Amino acid sequence: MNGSESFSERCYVLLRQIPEGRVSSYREIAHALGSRAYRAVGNVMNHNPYPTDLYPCHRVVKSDGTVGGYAWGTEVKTKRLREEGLSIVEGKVVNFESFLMKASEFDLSGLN
DNA sequence: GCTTTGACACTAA
DNA sequence: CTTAGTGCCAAAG
Repeated sequence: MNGSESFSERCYVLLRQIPEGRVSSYREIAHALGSRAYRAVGNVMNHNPYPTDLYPCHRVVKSDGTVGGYAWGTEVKTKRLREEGLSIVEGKVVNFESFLMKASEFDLSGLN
């Protein structure tokens, strides 16, 4: 059945597509799903039951490039992003726009 | 099925 | 720059 996945399942499909060293935002993910449920995306990330290596919720930041929240603390999120090569100054991703994975870049075919 | 809860977004001041 | 207010919507209770 097409489009039968829950909103959260769709989020996870897109989440997996964010490559190491890049980020996306709650806004872009919601937009890719044709929704304005930015906050709901955050809720999904917060309850993410999967390993962070397979479902890298630390790569999802706010639409203005600031790091945003994280279930294990903002510092941990910042640290992990730095380990992937990103620069973060004053809680904000440096050169954010060039690393941002936009809504149009996601592959929706996996949703079926 | 209504109410509350957010790891958010946007605008105005 | 910061704060306050409004809007947003899926999930859980």
